[in-house]
Amino acid sequence: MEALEALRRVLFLRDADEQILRSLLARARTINIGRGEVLFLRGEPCHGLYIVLQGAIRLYNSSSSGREQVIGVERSGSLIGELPLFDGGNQPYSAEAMITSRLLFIPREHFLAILHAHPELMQAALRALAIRVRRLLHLVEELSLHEVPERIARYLLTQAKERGACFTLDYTHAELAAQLGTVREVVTRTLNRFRKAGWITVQNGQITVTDPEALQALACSED
Amino acid sequence: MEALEALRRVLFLRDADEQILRSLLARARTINIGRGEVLFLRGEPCHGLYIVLQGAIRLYNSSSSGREQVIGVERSGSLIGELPLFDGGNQPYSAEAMITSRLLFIPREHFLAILHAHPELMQAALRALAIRVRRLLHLVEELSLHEVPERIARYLLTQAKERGACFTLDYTHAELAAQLGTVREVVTRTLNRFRKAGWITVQNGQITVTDPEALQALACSED
DNA sequence: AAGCCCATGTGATTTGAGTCACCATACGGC
DNA sequence: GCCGTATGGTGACTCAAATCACATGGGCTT
Repeated sequence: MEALEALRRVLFLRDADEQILRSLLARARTINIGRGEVLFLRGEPCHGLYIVLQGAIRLYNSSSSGREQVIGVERSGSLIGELPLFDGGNQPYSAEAMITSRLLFIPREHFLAILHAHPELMQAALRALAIRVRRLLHLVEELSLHEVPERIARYLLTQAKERGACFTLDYTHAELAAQLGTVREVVTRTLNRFRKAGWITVQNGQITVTDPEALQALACSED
Repeated sequence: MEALEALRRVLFLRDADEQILRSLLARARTINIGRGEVLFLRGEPCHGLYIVLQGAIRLYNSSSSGREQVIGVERSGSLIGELPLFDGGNQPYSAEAMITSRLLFIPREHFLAILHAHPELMQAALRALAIRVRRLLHLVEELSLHEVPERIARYLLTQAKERGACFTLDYTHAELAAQLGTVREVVTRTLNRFRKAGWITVQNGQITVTDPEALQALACSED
């Protein structure tokens, strides 16, 4: 069954025994959602937990002037919207599908009951939350201490490290801008600047990092 | 005993029974630290958990160019440096005393043992971490979606709400700037702008918010 | 094939806010 | 009482990056 395998890929369920996974699934239901559709909005109460089976879900906040800051993009194996389950608040951000996606939904009470019945799960949840804190700390640091070209250079280097020197840029320039805390034009310009400098090559969405040292130098310097 | 009372004030220990608190204290030791002294630096491994008894501890990251971003200021009743205990990583930020402070230190293994022995503590820890995530989300939003004058207006309004229309500005302009992601001069100028506009009055460190509506309007508008 | 939407490319312009330089005042120590 | 350091105040300047305004081009629909 697809759902069971998917649960195995969830970071904080990886070591859980099958019994627990099956009981989690007992009341889970599958949700299909198309590009641009909203899963939930900031401020809504939380009825349960989502687990991404396929696709990409964008977590974001927006300002009154329409600008958006992406908190994270969650893909297969990620939990979404779990925060309110732990502290009883509302959703702290909105969630929207970037591409057609499939998710598993586990009702709030069902999940909490299982969590409380299995302390080892709680420990895993703590670890998962701690990692989330680290990701946010990284974002704060990027936004407040590093200039835009640095952020873009670092993004390219991270991708190259994880997926090889040649990778597909999964996002449009506008989408990437929202993640890095800037605007579309600046992303376009900066990527072209890197290309003209001979640090990367671009062809139909494929980026190849040809001079990681140069990018690294820019990413760290900040003068 | 001072330490025991202090533990009661810790958010995530509030509901714990005395037995647990006493066993936590069994291996705790007290640390005194003067203004400007460093508790730990980013990247260091974590030997245990700190609980603030008195004073103010600044959690921050700095860029290579010397600019600092404050993640939070922890006062009496706050945990510090607990993140690595949950995910096994290193300290994600540095910690330094802003004023003379006293802390309780609980060794890593001791704390973890007690945590694992008391699942209800883990649940409380989850709630505490979730709240931390929310604070970070708020910081990201401020940095990326709101301009500096808005951030300052919002800061003043928050203080006024928590402590009354008249309150002492506990920080120097430079310290406040590091918390709000800007620089000293901008804080000075903006506060004086508010003062000249008749929205606040300032006298020797005391700020009185005289026109909250005006501040509110600025805080929300964003253009 | 025509038309349209979406993404990208790029110049010109504006502007928020960081930097620099300097002064005034307050405060604590000697 | 004097001096040095820390803090606040302010003008002038610089600059990164956001905004505005179009142009180009691919791909999908009808």
